[in-house]
Amino acid sequence: MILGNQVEWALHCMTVLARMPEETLVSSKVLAEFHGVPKEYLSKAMQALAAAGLVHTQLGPRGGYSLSRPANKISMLDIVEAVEGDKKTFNCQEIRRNNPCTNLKTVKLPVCNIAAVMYQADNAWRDVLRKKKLSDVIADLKEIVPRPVLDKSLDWVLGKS
Amino acid sequence: MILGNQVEWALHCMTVLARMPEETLVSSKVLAEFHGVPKEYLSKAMQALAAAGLVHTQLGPRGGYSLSRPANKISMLDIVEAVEGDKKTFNCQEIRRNNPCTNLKTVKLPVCNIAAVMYQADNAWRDVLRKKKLSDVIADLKEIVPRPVLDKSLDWVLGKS
DNA sequence: TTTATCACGGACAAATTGTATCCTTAATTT
DNA sequence: AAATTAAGGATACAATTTGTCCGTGATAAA
Repeated sequence: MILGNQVEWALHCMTVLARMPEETLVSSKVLAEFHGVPKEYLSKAMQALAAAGLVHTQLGPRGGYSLSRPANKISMLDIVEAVEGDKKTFNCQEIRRNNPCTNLKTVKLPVCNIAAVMYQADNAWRDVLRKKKLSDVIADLKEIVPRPVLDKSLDWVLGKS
Repeated sequence: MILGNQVEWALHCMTVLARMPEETLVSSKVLAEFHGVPKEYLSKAMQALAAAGLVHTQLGPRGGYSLSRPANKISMLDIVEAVEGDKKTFNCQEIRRNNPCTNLKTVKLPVCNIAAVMYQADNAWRDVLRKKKLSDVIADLKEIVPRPVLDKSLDWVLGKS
Protein backbone atom coordinates (compact mmCIF):
# COMPACT_ATOMS: atom_id res chain seq x y z
CA MET A 1 0.00 0.00 0.00
CA ILE A 2 1.97 2.95 -1.23
CA LEU A 3 0.84 6.37 -2.41
CA GLY A 4 1.68 7.41 -5.94
CA ASN A 5 4.33 9.99 -6.72
CA GLN A 6 1.70 12.42 -7.92
CA VAL A 7 0.71 12.99 -4.32
CA GLU A 8 4.21 14.06 -3.39
CA TRP A 9 4.40 16.29 -6.45
CA ALA A 10 1.06 17.89 -5.70
CA LEU A 11 2.01 18.57 -2.08
CA HIS A 12 5.26 20.24 -3.09
CA CYS A 13 3.57 22.25 -5.82
CA MET A 14 1.00 23.50 -3.37
CA THR A 15 3.72 24.70 -1.00
CA VAL A 16 5.26 26.63 -3.87
CA LEU A 17 1.94 28.24 -4.73
CA ALA A 18 1.34 29.03 -1.07
CA ARG A 19 4.58 30.99 -0.86
CA MET A 20 3.86 33.17 -3.87
CA PRO A 21 2.54 36.72 -3.58
CA GLU A 22 -1.17 37.18 -4.20
CA GLU A 23 -2.37 36.99 -7.80
CA THR A 24 0.81 35.36 -9.00
CA LEU A 25 0.25 32.55 -11.47
CA VAL A 26 2.73 29.70 -11.83
CA SER A 27 2.61 27.51 -14.91
CA SER A 28 2.96 23.74 -14.84
CA LYS A 29 6.08 24.13 -16.93
CA VAL A 30 7.75 26.12 -14.15
CA LEU A 31 6.45 23.80 -11.44
CA ALA A 32 7.74 20.79 -13.36
CA GLU A 33 11.15 22.28 -13.94
CA PHE A 34 11.42 23.39 -10.31
CA HIS A 35 10.69 19.89 -9.05
CA GLY A 36 12.47 17.99 -11.79
CA VAL A 37 9.46 15.98 -12.87
CA PRO A 38 7.81 15.46 -16.27
CA LYS A 39 5.62 18.40 -17.14
CA GLU A 40 2.85 16.57 -18.97
CA TYR A 41 2.35 14.11 -16.17
CA LEU A 42 2.53 16.70 -13.43
CA SER A 43 -0.15 18.52 -15.37
CA LYS A 44 -2.54 15.66 -14.61
CA ALA A 45 -2.03 16.15 -10.90
CA MET A 46 -2.61 19.88 -11.26
CA GLN A 47 -5.82 19.19 -13.15
CA ALA A 48 -6.94 17.04 -10.24
CA LEU A 49 -6.22 19.87 -7.83
CA ALA A 50 -8.19 22.21 -10.08
CA ALA A 51 -11.09 19.77 -10.31
CA ALA A 52 -11.15 19.62 -6.51
CA GLY A 53 -11.33 23.40 -6.37
CA LEU A 54 -8.03 23.79 -4.54
CA VAL A 55 -6.38 25.89 -7.21
CA HIS A 56 -7.55 28.52 -9.61
CA THR A 57 -6.38 28.21 -13.18
CA GLN A 58 -5.86 30.75 -15.87
CA LEU A 59 -5.51 29.91 -19.53
CA GLY A 60 -3.45 31.67 -22.17
CA PRO A 61 0.05 33.16 -22.15
CA ARG A 62 1.23 33.99 -18.62
CA GLY A 63 -1.45 31.64 -17.39
CA GLY A 64 -0.99 29.04 -14.68
CA TYR A 65 -2.13 28.18 -11.19
CA SER A 66 -2.72 29.93 -7.91
CA LEU A 67 -4.31 28.87 -4.64
CA SER A 68 -8.06 29.26 -4.69
CA ARG A 69 -8.24 29.97 -0.97
CA PRO A 70 -5.91 30.83 1.92
CA ALA A 71 -3.31 28.24 2.88
CA ASN A 72 -4.79 27.83 6.35
CA LYS A 73 -8.04 26.67 4.73
CA ILE A 74 -6.38 23.89 2.79
CA SER A 75 -5.41 20.67 4.56
CA MET A 76 -2.96 18.05 3.43
CA LEU A 77 -5.89 15.67 3.28
CA ASP A 78 -7.60 17.95 0.77
CA ILE A 79 -4.56 17.66 -1.47
CA VAL A 80 -4.02 13.93 -0.99
CA GLU A 81 -7.67 13.13 -1.67
CA ALA A 82 -7.80 15.43 -4.68
CA VAL A 83 -5.03 13.43 -6.34
CA GLU A 84 -5.47 9.98 -4.88
CA GLY A 85 -9.24 9.88 -4.60
CA ASP A 86 -11.15 9.38 -1.38
CA LYS A 87 -11.58 5.63 -1.49
CA LYS A 88 -10.78 3.93 1.79
CA THR A 89 -7.44 2.14 2.05
CA PHE A 90 -9.23 -1.09 2.91
CA ASN A 91 -11.77 -2.52 0.53
CA CYS A 92 -13.89 -5.07 2.39
CA GLN A 93 -14.94 -7.87 0.05
CA GLU A 94 -17.29 -9.41 2.62
CA ILE A 95 -15.65 -12.80 2.30
CA ARG A 96 -17.32 -13.79 5.55
CA ARG A 97 -20.46 -14.27 3.49
CA ASN A 98 -18.77 -17.01 1.49
CA ASN A 99 -18.95 -19.23 4.54
CA PRO A 100 -20.17 -22.53 3.06
CA CYS A 101 -21.98 -23.89 6.11
CA THR A 102 -24.48 -21.09 6.53
CA ASN A 103 -26.25 -18.97 3.97
CA LEU A 104 -25.15 -15.43 4.69
CA LYS A 105 -25.40 -14.19 1.12
CA THR A 106 -28.51 -12.15 1.70
CA VAL A 107 -28.76 -11.89 5.47
CA LYS A 108 -28.34 -8.43 6.91
CA LEU A 109 -25.26 -8.19 9.09
CA PRO A 110 -23.58 -5.33 10.93
CA VAL A 111 -20.37 -4.06 9.39
CA CYS A 112 -17.61 -6.65 9.44
CA ASN A 113 -15.60 -6.22 12.62
CA ILE A 114 -12.32 -6.65 10.81
CA ALA A 115 -13.25 -4.00 8.28
CA ALA A 116 -14.32 -1.77 11.16
CA VAL A 117 -10.81 -1.76 12.61
CA MET A 118 -9.27 -1.16 9.22
CA TYR A 119 -11.61 1.79 8.74
CA GLN A 120 -10.67 3.09 12.17
CA ALA A 121 -7.00 2.97 11.16
CA ASP A 122 -7.85 4.66 7.90
CA ASN A 123 -9.58 7.44 9.81
CA ALA A 124 -6.62 7.91 12.13
CA TRP A 125 -4.43 8.36 9.06
CA ARG A 126 -6.80 10.88 7.54
CA ASP A 127 -7.19 12.78 10.81
CA VAL A 128 -3.48 13.58 10.92
CA LEU A 129 -3.60 14.87 7.37
CA ARG A 130 -6.83 16.77 7.96
CA LYS A 131 -5.37 18.65 10.91
CA LYS A 132 -2.23 19.67 9.06
CA LYS A 133 -2.90 22.78 7.02
CA LEU A 134 -0.85 23.98 4.14
CA SER A 135 0.03 27.02 6.24
CA ASP A 136 1.51 24.71 8.88
CA VAL A 137 3.61 23.05 6.23
CA ILE A 138 5.00 26.42 5.17
CA ALA A 139 5.80 27.25 8.79
CA ASP A 140 7.68 23.95 9.16
CA LEU A 141 9.53 24.61 5.95
CA LYS A 142 10.88 27.88 7.29
CA GLU A 143 12.23 26.05 10.31
CA ILE A 144 14.22 23.40 8.53
CA VAL A 145 15.36 24.98 5.28
CA PRO A 146 18.01 27.72 5.39
CA ARG A 147 16.57 31.14 4.63
CA PRO A 148 18.83 31.83 1.62
CA VAL A 149 17.70 28.63 -0.05
CA LEU A 150 14.07 29.54 0.49
CA ASP A 151 14.60 33.04 -0.85
CA LYS A 152 16.53 31.92 -3.89
CA SER A 153 13.85 29.40 -4.73
CA LEU A 154 11.10 31.94 -4.42
CA ASP A 155 13.00 34.39 -6.61
CA TRP A 156 13.64 31.71 -9.20
CA VAL A 157 9.95 30.86 -9.51
CA LEU A 158 8.92 34.51 -9.43
CA GLY A 159 11.42 35.29 -12.16
CA LYS A 160 9.66 32.83 -14.41
CA SER A 161 6.12 33.86 -13.52
CA MET B 1 -3.65 3.60 -2.02
CA ILE B 2 -5.54 0.40 -1.38
CA LEU B 3 -4.52 -2.76 0.42
CA GLY B 4 -4.55 -6.01 -1.50
CA ASN B 5 -7.15 -8.69 -0.91
CA GLN B 6 -4.54 -10.98 0.60
CA VAL B 7 -4.56 -8.82 3.71
CA GLU B 8 -8.27 -9.35 4.19
CA TRP B 9 -7.89 -13.07 3.59
CA ALA B 10 -5.02 -13.35 6.04
CA LEU B 11 -6.93 -11.49 8.73
CA HIS B 12 -9.96 -13.72 8.38
CA CYS B 13 -7.83 -16.87 8.30
CA MET B 14 -6.10 -15.81 11.49
CA THR B 15 -9.44 -15.35 13.24
CA VAL B 16 -10.38 -18.87 12.20
CA LEU B 17 -7.13 -20.27 13.57
CA ALA B 18 -7.57 -18.28 16.75
CA ARG B 19 -10.94 -19.89 17.42
CA MET B 20 -9.68 -23.45 17.03
CA PRO B 21 -8.83 -25.67 20.01
CA GLU B 22 -5.13 -26.03 20.84
CA GLU B 23 -3.04 -28.20 18.56
CA THR B 24 -5.62 -28.20 15.80
CA LEU B 25 -4.19 -27.80 12.33
CA VAL B 26 -6.20 -26.26 9.52
CA SER B 27 -5.08 -26.75 5.93
CA SER B 28 -5.04 -24.04 3.30
CA LYS B 29 -7.57 -26.09 1.36
CA VAL B 30 -10.08 -25.80 4.21
CA LEU B 31 -9.31 -22.14 4.80
CA ALA B 32 -9.76 -21.41 1.10
CA GLU B 33 -13.05 -23.25 0.88
CA PHE B 34 -14.35 -21.60 4.04
CA HIS B 35 -13.61 -18.14 2.70
CA GLY B 36 -14.45 -18.85 -0.93
CA VAL B 37 -11.07 -17.80 -2.27
CA PRO B 38 -8.56 -19.56 -4.55
CA LYS B 39 -6.52 -22.04 -2.56
CA GLU B 40 -3.21 -21.67 -4.38
CA TYR B 41 -3.20 -17.93 -4.05
CA LEU B 42 -4.32 -17.93 -0.45
CA SER B 43 -1.44 -20.28 0.17
CA LYS B 44 0.95 -17.44 -0.67
CA ALA B 45 -0.54 -15.32 2.07
CA MET B 46 -0.25 -18.19 4.52
CA GLN B 47 3.38 -18.62 3.56
CA ALA B 48 3.92 -14.96 4.35
CA LEU B 49 2.34 -15.44 7.77
CA ALA B 50 4.59 -18.43 8.34
CA ALA B 51 7.66 -16.51 7.24
CA ALA B 52 6.76 -13.81 9.75
CA GLY B 53 6.53 -16.43 12.47
CA LEU B 54 2.85 -15.81 13.17
CA VAL B 55 1.74 -19.34 12.36
CA HIS B 56 3.25 -22.74 12.81
CA THR B 57 3.06 -25.07 9.85
CA GLN B 58 3.05 -28.81 9.60
CA LEU B 59 3.71 -30.74 6.42
CA GLY B 60 2.25 -34.04 5.32
CA PRO B 61 -1.23 -35.52 5.55
CA ARG B 62 -3.35 -33.84 8.21
CA GLY B 63 -0.88 -30.98 8.07
CA GLY B 64 -1.82 -27.30 8.04
CA TYR B 65 -1.54 -24.16 10.11
CA SER B 66 -1.98 -23.15 13.71
CA LEU B 67 -1.19 -19.97 15.63
CA SER B 68 2.38 -19.88 16.81
CA ARG B 69 1.52 -17.84 19.90
CA PRO B 70 -1.55 -16.75 21.87
CA ALA B 71 -4.04 -14.50 20.09
CA ASN B 72 -3.46 -11.68 22.57
CA LYS B 73 0.18 -11.60 21.51
CA ILE B 74 -0.64 -11.10 17.84
CA SER B 75 -1.71 -7.67 16.60
CA MET B 76 -3.52 -6.81 13.42
CA LEU B 77 -0.43 -4.87 12.43
CA ASP B 78 1.63 -8.05 12.69
CA ILE B 79 -0.68 -9.69 10.19
CA VAL B 80 -0.96 -6.72 7.85
CA GLU B 81 2.80 -6.21 7.76
CA ALA B 82 3.46 -9.91 7.29
CA VAL B 83 1.43 -9.90 4.09
CA GLU B 84 1.81 -6.37 2.85
CA GLY B 85 5.38 -5.69 3.91
CA ASP B 86 6.46 -2.96 6.29
CA LYS B 87 7.27 -0.28 3.77
CA LYS B 88 5.82 3.10 4.65
CA THR B 89 2.74 4.23 2.76
CA PHE B 90 4.58 7.33 1.60
CA ASN B 91 7.77 6.98 -0.36
CA CYS B 92 9.62 10.30 -0.28
CA GLN B 93 11.52 10.80 -3.52
CA GLU B 94 13.29 13.92 -2.22
CA ILE B 95 12.18 15.97 -5.17
CA ARG B 96 13.04 19.08 -3.18
CA ARG B 97 16.64 18.32 -4.11
CA ASN B 98 15.82 18.77 -7.79
CA ASN B 99 15.46 22.47 -7.17
CA PRO B 100 17.36 23.96 -10.13
CA CYS B 101 18.48 27.20 -8.51
CA THR B 102 20.48 25.73 -5.65
CA ASN B 103 22.60 22.63 -5.51
CA LEU B 104 20.97 20.46 -2.88
CA LYS B 105 21.97 17.15 -4.43
CA THR B 106 24.59 16.34 -1.85
CA VAL B 107 23.85 18.77 0.97
CA LYS B 108 22.72 17.20 4.21
CA LEU B 109 19.19 18.22 5.09
CA PRO B 110 16.81 17.27 7.87
CA VAL B 111 13.98 14.98 6.85
CA CYS B 112 11.58 16.63 4.42
CA ASN B 113 8.80 18.29 6.38
CA ILE B 114 6.15 17.04 4.00
CA ALA B 115 7.40 13.49 4.32
CA ALA B 116 7.46 13.96 8.09
CA VAL B 117 3.71 14.60 8.19
CA MET B 118 3.03 11.69 5.89
CA TYR B 119 5.09 9.46 8.17
CA GLN B 120 3.17 10.77 11.16
CA ALA B 121 -0.08 9.81 9.45
CA ASP B 122 1.37 6.43 8.58
CA ASN B 123 2.28 5.90 12.23
CA ALA B 124 -1.21 6.84 13.38
CA TRP B 125 -2.58 4.20 11.03
CA ARG B 126 -0.16 1.59 12.31
CA ASP B 127 -0.83 2.48 15.94
CA VAL B 128 -4.50 1.59 15.62
CA LEU B 129 -3.60 -1.76 14.10
CA ARG B 130 -0.84 -2.38 16.62
CA LYS B 131 -3.18 -1.88 19.55
CA LYS B 132 -5.83 -4.22 18.19
CA LYS B 133 -4.96 -7.78 19.10
CA LEU B 134 -6.32 -10.85 17.42
CA SER B 135 -8.01 -11.71 20.73
CA ASP B 136 -9.87 -8.39 20.59
CA VAL B 137 -11.05 -9.22 17.10
CA ILE B 138 -12.45 -12.54 18.32
CA ALA B 139 -14.23 -10.75 21.15
CA ASP B 140 -15.80 -8.31 18.70
CA LEU B 141 -16.84 -11.18 16.48
CA LYS B 142 -18.81 -12.77 19.30
CA GLU B 143 -20.68 -9.52 19.75
CA ILE B 144 -21.86 -9.05 16.23
CA VAL B 145 -22.30 -12.53 14.80
CA PRO B 146 -25.16 -14.72 16.09
CA ARG B 147 -23.91 -17.56 18.26
CA PRO B 148 -25.37 -20.35 16.10
CA VAL B 149 -23.54 -19.07 13.06
CA LEU B 150 -20.28 -18.97 14.97
CA ASP B 151 -20.79 -22.47 16.32
CA LYS B 152 -21.74 -23.97 12.98
CA SER B 153 -18.70 -22.40 11.35
CA LEU B 154 -16.39 -23.74 14.01
CA ASP B 155 -17.88 -27.20 13.72
CA TRP B 156 -17.57 -27.12 9.95
CA VAL B 157 -13.87 -26.30 10.06
CA LEU B 158 -13.25 -28.76 12.89
CA GLY B 159 -15.01 -31.47 10.93
CA LYS B 160 -12.49 -31.04 8.14
CA SER B 161 -9.43 -30.78 10.35
C1' DT C 1 -5.52 40.28 -36.34
C1' DT C 2 -1.93 37.25 -35.90
C1' DT C 3 1.04 34.61 -33.14
C1' DA C 4 2.69 32.37 -29.23
C1' DT C 5 1.64 30.43 -24.84
C1' DC C 6 -0.99 28.24 -21.77
C1' DA C 7 -4.54 24.64 -19.49
C1' DC C 8 -7.42 20.88 -20.80
C1' DG C 9 -8.24 16.42 -22.03
C1' DG C 10 -8.25 12.25 -24.95
C1' DA C 11 -5.52 8.49 -26.83
C1' DC C 12 -1.99 5.73 -26.35
C1' DA C 13 2.24 3.11 -24.55
C1' DA C 14 5.40 1.27 -21.12
C1' DA C 15 6.44 -0.28 -16.56
C1' DT C 16 5.04 -1.99 -12.31
C1' DT C 17 2.15 -4.37 -9.23
C1' DG C 18 -1.68 -7.43 -8.04
C1' DT C 19 -4.10 -11.66 -8.92
C1' DA C 20 -4.02 -16.19 -10.10
C1' DT C 21 -2.67 -20.95 -11.93
C1' DC C 22 0.38 -24.78 -12.54
C1' DC C 23 3.89 -27.84 -11.35
C1' DT C 24 7.79 -29.89 -8.84
C1' DT C 25 9.88 -30.98 -4.42
C1' DA C 26 10.17 -32.38 0.27
C1' DA C 27 8.04 -33.76 4.51
C1' DT C 28 4.97 -36.70 6.98
C1' DT C 29 1.01 -39.65 8.08
C1' DT C 30 -1.45 -43.84 7.17
C1' DA D 1 4.56 -47.62 -0.53
C1' DA D 2 0.89 -44.33 -1.30
C1' DA D 3 -1.56 -40.32 -0.39
C1' DT D 4 -1.61 -35.68 1.40
C1' DT D 5 0.17 -31.46 2.60
C1' DA D 6 3.15 -26.94 2.64
C1' DA D 7 6.92 -24.61 0.07
C1' DG D 8 8.22 -22.31 -3.60
C1' DG D 9 9.45 -21.39 -8.55
C1' DA D 10 7.66 -20.30 -13.21
C1' DT D 11 4.39 -18.32 -15.73
C1' DA D 12 0.26 -15.77 -17.37
C1' DC D 13 -3.18 -12.31 -17.11
C1' DA D 14 -5.28 -8.02 -15.35
C1' DA D 15 -5.20 -3.67 -13.26
C1' DT D 16 -2.89 0.34 -11.99
C1' DT D 17 0.70 3.60 -12.26
C1' DT D 18 3.64 6.28 -14.87
C1' DG D 19 4.60 8.70 -18.81
C1' DT D 20 4.16 10.65 -23.75
C1' DC D 21 1.90 12.80 -27.61
C1' DC D 22 -1.11 15.66 -29.83
C1' DG D 23 -5.27 18.41 -30.84
C1' DT D 24 -8.49 22.03 -28.93
C1' DG D 25 -9.80 26.29 -27.07
C1' DA D 26 -8.70 30.40 -24.32
C1' DT D 27 -6.06 34.51 -23.91
C1' DA D 28 -2.41 37.85 -23.73
C1' DA D 29 0.95 40.33 -26.24
C1' DA D 30 2.93 41.91 -30.57
